[in-house]
Amino acid sequence: MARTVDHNKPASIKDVAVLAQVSVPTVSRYLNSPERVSREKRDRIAKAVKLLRYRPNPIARALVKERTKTIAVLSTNTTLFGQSQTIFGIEERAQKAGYTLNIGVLSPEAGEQSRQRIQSILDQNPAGIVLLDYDQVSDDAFAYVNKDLPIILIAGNRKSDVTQISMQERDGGYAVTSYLLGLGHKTVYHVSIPGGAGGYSRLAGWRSACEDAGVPAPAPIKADWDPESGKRIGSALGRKPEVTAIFAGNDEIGMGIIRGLNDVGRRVPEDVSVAGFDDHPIAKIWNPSLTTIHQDFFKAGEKAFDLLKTEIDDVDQGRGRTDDWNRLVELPGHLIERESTGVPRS
Amino acid sequence: MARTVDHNKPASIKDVAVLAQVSVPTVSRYLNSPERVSREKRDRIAKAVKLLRYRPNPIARALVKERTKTIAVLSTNTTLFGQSQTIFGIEERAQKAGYTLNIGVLSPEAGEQSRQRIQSILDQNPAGIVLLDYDQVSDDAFAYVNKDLPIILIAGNRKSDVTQISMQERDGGYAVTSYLLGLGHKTVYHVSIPGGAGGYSRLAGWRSACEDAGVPAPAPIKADWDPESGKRIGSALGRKPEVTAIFAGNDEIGMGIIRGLNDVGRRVPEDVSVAGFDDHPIAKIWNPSLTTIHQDFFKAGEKAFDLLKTEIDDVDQGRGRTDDWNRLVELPGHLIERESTGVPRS
DNA sequence: CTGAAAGCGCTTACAG
DNA sequence: CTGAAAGCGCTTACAG
Repeated sequence: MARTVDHNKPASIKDVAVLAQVSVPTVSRYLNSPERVSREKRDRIAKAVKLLRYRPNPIARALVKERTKTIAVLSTNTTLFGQSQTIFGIEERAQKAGYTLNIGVLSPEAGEQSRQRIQSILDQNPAGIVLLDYDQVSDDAFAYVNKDLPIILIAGNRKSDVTQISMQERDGGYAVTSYLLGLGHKTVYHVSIPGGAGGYSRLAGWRSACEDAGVPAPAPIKADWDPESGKRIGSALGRKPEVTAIFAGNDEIGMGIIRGLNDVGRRVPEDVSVAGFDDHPIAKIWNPSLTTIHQDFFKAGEKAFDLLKTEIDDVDQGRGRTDDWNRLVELPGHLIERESTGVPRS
Repeated sequence: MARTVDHNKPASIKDVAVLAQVSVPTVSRYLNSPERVSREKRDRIAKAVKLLRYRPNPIARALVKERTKTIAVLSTNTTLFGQSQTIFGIEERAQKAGYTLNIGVLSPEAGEQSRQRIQSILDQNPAGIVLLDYDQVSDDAFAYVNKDLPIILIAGNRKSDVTQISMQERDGGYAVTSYLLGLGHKTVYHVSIPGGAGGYSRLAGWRSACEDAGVPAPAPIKADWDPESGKRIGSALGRKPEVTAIFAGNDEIGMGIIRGLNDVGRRVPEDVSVAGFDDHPIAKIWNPSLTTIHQDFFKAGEKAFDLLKTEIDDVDQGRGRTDDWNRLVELPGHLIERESTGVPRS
């Protein structure tokens, strides 16, 4: 008689062994390396597995293997464009490989708090870690992660002895600034996103492009993540007639800036050129559509999982940490010219 | 001599027992209900725990308790505004309560695929589930979740025997449509988001408001998640002079529509009023700023965790499933009037 | 190829 | 209040 199996206790490896008339270790072997089990028993076990709807308990397996099939993803504010896209990319690949994501949000609070958060996630024995090193908070967090575990960093300043995906943000900042300068602007103002002002940042690229072009780099202005802050800054900059080109640390800030400029009667791009960064889905429908550096965060996430997987395989196959664990993979962005930038009015 | 503890095998409950000169079960009692351990041994154990930097292995605990301290979060495209905000809210509360998030992304693929994905996540014995029931795919997924586990649904059509948070989207759709009609528009066009056209949807509210006002409801137009689709639709609608008011299924689509209208020479709100839904951070800096229904997704996430936690406590304290497990909690949005809507030109 | 035994790190009755 | 024993569901040597 058929029973509603779902509501009962799930079958264990022992149940399968009994039904298939083999020992528990044989079932275990069948599960992990079937070729080590005789054809005949293989069939019997297969039948039992099917009949009992047996699924191995990943927790029991994790207890003995000291490793789960989950990936710890450490990130600050997961609602931001770059973060959410990256996580989505990691998940996509992880899912296909049978891994699950364990998300830990890093808050800007004290270090000790952050350390404990990370610790509690690592206590769950993830197979590996992806750290979204998109700002200062996440960069600080690197100190707390277990360096023995497979780990991939995305972005951030270059660390040693760890595999890292660089999105070449510095180059992107350099490219967009040079582009603006090439259009004939006397200089480019920069409105920066919070956090990472390290040597590999968008800001660093902007500064470097100004230097290389021999133009003065005005003091950068700090925005926060809310586009509203861009709006305020845009209005303020709009009141200075000498401002003809602005490079915003990200598209949302850039859009806010344009709105702020409009509010004080400055047109974009006729009076002021504005460029953003990231290629947010709204950038291309903004009015005027926003010139920006396209960044492929989704791909960075996919790549991060793929790289992590090779390290996990190193561990699984007993190779341990290999020389490959400190690669630097580059995923450069590229300039997309749209309506928000143009030559300055002479 | 101090050793670099971090790189050694972490201390187990046995190590603590030996050092504190008590039995393993006593340490276990100390960990779970210290009041059951004598003052003296409590101190000895505390010292040993500290000295060895002991942290209980959550996996071993999960094996016997058949439950981990993780919450399974099931959602479609986690990069979308509502989804990412909600997840962020869940995480915030979960973190404080010592829970960790296990994210499972639901894809629009075949049901069997989805079932397996959910199964593999449930196999990891989460303490509970939060299902973001924001569209058809997630609504279908409900069939596959284990009904014995604590679970909270956010949004979606009302199910029976499950606690659900309603964001009252139908009411929101009704409110914004009525508002537009109240401004004097002859009717309101609706551009809908993908998925959920159920009885509790934004679309249902729009239709109902039109009916109640006795105005004809033009056939709704389907957009997809990319704001670019809104732009195309906006241009198309802009070519019809009879269109004076549009209600977009979300803000991104609304922004796309405005851009599309502008492209064919229609001004907003002078020629056409456009309203969105959600109150996306960019809505308020869009030019013109977008009238919308504010939805508090973050709060919905927080609330979801809190409700889930009470169910988890029911289970932990042996009460099992109680009558409270089928509550309906309402989290209504509200209209925010901004620049993108106005009275029609007479 | 296969099974009996031991063990992963905990918790839960059960005596005392 | 406390410890010896058993057990959660697996995997890993070890014999044969």
